[in-house]
Amino acid sequence: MKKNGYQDIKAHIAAMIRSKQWPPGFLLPSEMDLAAQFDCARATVNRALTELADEQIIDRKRKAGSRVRDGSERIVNLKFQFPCREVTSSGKAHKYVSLKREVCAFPEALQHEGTSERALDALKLEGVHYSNDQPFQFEQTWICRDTCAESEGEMPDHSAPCLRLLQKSPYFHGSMTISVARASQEEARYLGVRTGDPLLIKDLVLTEGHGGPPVARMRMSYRASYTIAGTF
Amino acid sequence: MKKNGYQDIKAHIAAMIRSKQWPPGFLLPSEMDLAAQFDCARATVNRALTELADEQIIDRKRKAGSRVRDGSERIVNLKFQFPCREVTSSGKAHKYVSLKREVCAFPEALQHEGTSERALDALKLEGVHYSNDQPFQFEQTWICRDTCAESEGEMPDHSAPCLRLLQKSPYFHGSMTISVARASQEEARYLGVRTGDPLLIKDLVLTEGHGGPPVARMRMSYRASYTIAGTF
DNA sequence: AAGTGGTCTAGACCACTTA
DNA sequence: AAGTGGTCTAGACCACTTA
Repeated sequence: MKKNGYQDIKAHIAAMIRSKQWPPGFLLPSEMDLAAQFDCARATVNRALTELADEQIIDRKRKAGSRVRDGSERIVNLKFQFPCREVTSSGKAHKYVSLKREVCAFPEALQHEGTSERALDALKLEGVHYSNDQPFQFEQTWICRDTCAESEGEMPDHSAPCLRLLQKSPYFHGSMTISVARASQEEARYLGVRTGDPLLIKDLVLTEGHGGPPVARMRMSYRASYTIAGTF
Repeated sequence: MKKNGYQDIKAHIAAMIRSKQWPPGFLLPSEMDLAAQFDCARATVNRALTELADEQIIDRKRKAGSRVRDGSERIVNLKFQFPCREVTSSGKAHKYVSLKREVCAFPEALQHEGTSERALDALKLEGVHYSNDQPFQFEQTWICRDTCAESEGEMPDHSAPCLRLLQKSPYFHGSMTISVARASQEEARYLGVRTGDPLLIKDLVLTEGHGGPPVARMRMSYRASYTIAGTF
């Protein structure tokens, strides 16, 4: 008989849950009981259950125990490439052309709630990304001058703000909104479409850690033929 | 002096990396050395490093050791609610109206590569979701009859296929594509827009586990005012 | 008050990878 | 051949939560 590793235990418990033998709400045996059942140390069961909790399959609470979670409440975890990486990682030639550079207020709607009432200063950069000389992405970036040291000097015009930000603080967190909008005159010109044509928009706010103060906001526009693909 | 728990160690190492004192490519001390430095057991260091690896901050390999990862290669992990849950969880009244129900081939482009050459049978369901009596989402669902037992009988017309699928196998995996399309006559009629108006499209394929055979495909259309919001 | 999970320890064995 | 991380063990202490 094979040894019961934490992955076997995890798989076994996941199977009980998937098959509804342990339905949503079901109270799992305690770690001690499971350790006895699987003939292993409690730490081994603990690791299996901790991972199942990370995967939103069970809920765990001291004294109350571990319960099968209602699967319909699960949060989807969509994995995909960071916007600016898509071109180069598909083997295509990437080029960025800077269009504008100015100091302005950090976009209001997205200011962090905890910040002071005065408007935050931002460095705004606009540019277009090309994939094999085809316009691919129109990018507007606001870099918050209060939270991001990099503001003026170190920003060469030929490298994309999104990639520089990524280099600078690669362990980012933040929020993202995906929507549809009609092309402004400017967007239409640079993306090679007509004014009013539908575009796909990604709007990200990068923060210091989860829910921290904003570091930057990036608004990226794509032609309607663009798609976001990911797995979950 | 405070005890060094795995979270302290993890935070300390993350800080070294974020501050670039340990730059991308840097070889971390071995678990044994770190355990000595932090005056703790190797298992404690191991847990800290394992989590940092899960978060794509370091790469670990036996014998080669742990290295700081190039942050610009990180995969974004966007968390958001499952499509059909959005209405009810925002407190609005949800209603589903079934429109069509037929047997057809499982959509070709999305058939799994490992499956046989013959076309897969599917039960196709079409319907509209309402949020407070406003049309909200037009849904087309193909349920694969080879992999999903639930096909004909148990599908009452009044409950949404996406929610039933979620109830039935809540521990889903799969892939999703987000795109922009122009409304067909049918979509326009049911969503209350004009033919040719831009829509946001979510196209998901649910599979058995990661990369397994397809269980279902769902294509969801939304008016242009709809947005997808998530955090990462 | 009692039972649960969260975490740590000191040791062990081993698979894997490189030198 | 040697060093690394992956995993397990048997025990421990304790924070948290409920009954």
